[in-house]
Amino acid sequence: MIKITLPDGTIREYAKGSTPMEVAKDISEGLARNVISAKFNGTILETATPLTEDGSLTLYTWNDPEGKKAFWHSTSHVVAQALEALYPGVKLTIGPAIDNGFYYDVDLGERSISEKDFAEIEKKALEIARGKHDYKMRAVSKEVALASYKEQGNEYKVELIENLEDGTITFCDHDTFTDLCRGGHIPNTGIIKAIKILSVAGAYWRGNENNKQLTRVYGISFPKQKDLTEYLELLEEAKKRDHRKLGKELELFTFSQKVGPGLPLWLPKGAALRDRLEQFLKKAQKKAGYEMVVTPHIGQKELYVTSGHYAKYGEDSFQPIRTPKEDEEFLLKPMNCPHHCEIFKHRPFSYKELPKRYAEFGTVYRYEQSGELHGLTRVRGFTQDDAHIFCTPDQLAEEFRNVIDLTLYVLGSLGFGNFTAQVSVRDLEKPEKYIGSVENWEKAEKAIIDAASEKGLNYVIETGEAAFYGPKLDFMVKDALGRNWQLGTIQVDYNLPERFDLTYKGSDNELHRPVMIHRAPFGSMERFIALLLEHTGGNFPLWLVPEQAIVLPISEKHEKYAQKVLISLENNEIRALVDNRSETVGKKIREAEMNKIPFMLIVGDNEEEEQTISVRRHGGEDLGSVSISSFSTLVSNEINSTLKSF
RNA sequence: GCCGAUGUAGCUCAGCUGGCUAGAGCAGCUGAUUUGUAAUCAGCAGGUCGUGGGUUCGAGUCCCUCUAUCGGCUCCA
Repeated sequence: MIKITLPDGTIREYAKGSTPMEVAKDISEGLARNVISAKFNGTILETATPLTEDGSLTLYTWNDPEGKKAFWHSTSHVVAQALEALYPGVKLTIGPAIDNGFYYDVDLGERSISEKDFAEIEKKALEIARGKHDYKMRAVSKEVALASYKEQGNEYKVELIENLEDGTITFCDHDTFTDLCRGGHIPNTGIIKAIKILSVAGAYWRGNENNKQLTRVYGISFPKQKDLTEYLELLEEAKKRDHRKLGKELELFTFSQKVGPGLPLWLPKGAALRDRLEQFLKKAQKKAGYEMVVTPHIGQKELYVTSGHYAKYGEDSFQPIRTPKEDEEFLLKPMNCPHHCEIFKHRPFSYKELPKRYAEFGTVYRYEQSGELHGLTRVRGFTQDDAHIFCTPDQLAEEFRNVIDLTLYVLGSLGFGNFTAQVSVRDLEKPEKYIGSVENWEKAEKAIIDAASEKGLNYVIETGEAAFYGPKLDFMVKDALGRNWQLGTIQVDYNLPERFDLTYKGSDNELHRPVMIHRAPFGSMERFIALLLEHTGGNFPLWLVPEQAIVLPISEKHEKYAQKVLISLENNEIRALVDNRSETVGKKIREAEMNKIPFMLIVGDNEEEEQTISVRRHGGEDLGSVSISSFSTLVSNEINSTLKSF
């Protein structure tokens, strides 16, 4: 007998060799019908795998993320089988589950597939799934595994197997299909009722651009056809929140082919919104002891040679601008730090004067590869809400914590509750990627992790994601389609102070090296506004929205009163406008709704007589007739409830 | 940069297998209407069909180049 511990802590005894499915049946028939995957002592396994020792068992259904993973990964096998059937000679590589579905990377040789082929692949895969084939794991010796794939001429699987240890290699069989696989499948293919191929893309073998580019087939699958329909509807809904669409509709920003790709043009409403965000942060930064500075958009090449950026990125940047007579070289600034370092150098500082916190909304230019550009989230010219803190090593931890507080304040004020924090550290195996001493890196990494822990951030550590000059703490937010984007960032830098030979006079009358912190709570104005658009669906917080209210006179004869209302609103610092076109109220309301204006103020005979306004909220709620002063109280109360001071 | 897709009026789209002056709705302009909580009516104007080349008697439609955009990959100071 073996002892099985269930998630609720109960321990049950089963015969040695019992399977998770048998345990499920023992618990309840209903669970047994729905269980599709299991985890035993930390390892994901199939529901038919015999358990041979004591341990803790978790059973997963479709409703668990682990269950979905098993479901999607299992589907990738079926799709791979379909691809083999449709495209003989195709070489399979890897086919994992992802957050929303799965993909399979294949080498199609000379062939390519496109959207036109999706229906055929889906049909074939579903046909296979309907065969209700069991997924069966089988241990294989390294020798046999290698021989099998060498015979097929699949160099990718051979490479994968060569990196595996003998004795740990398993194949998974279903129907006539076999794949190298470490496990984690659903019981049989029959559970897969709906399969959708979503897209194809090029993807380099093992993620290295020097390797061959494979074809990545993305797909998703569901246990019910209805789930697929719902998922596709969800995708349609997400498209409505796309910041590129909303930005155009709300007239916030645009792009021009003449100006150039990745160079956003801010329209009046967008520019005003940006300015409100900047003022909001400036106010908080002032309280936090920052000082604003202004630096030019270009700098001599020498500046970047000193900073080390030229050696690292010179070739992949916008190329130097040359002066016509002297042939001097200037670069568009790709970041503000070197300029701020020079500001710190403008005179000697005593330790008593530190930290110095220089802030600037600095516009920078980076040559992003053409295929990388994406709306406002990845652009070639953008404005960072940048600041550089120069402090003593003793002050670092506290400064870092203060910056975390400021960042949390910013994210909280704008309703970003669902961020994830990511600590990016070195890849110890690739020291050549980084500049700076090992001791400094260790100190900086520790400072970040300690501060993140102290602030109670729920963070993950990503190895190899650090900037070349130092480790960082990033705040990541998901867009409408669930893609992660980095917004706020805090980075420790021991390197630039060294390169710029920055010093301060310590209490011992000796010169010391300050530590530098780069930080940007928004990240960049462009990306932040993009994510804010996708999160709010264009319904910005009242303090930020371009127009807070629109006055809608019922007919021409109410225009005068409407103007009077507008002036009162403006006197109460409410951003409003009047729609005095010769249109029906219905139409004016419709357009105000589409423009996502929070309040519609209808004025007609009744209102004029009683000196009130009829307030309709965006979305349709009728707040009735109120005086302008009580409306303005309503507005300011709402603003004060969402916008706390730092 | 790489793989795949797309590009028709300011916006959203139609234009079948190549064939008469390229269509619609919204937005715009003009006029009528004076409106009570998501579209009043009529008229007018607006397009070198992303760019350049090719095939053809004939190209928005087929082929190629470039370009921009979209979905990924690599990258992201």
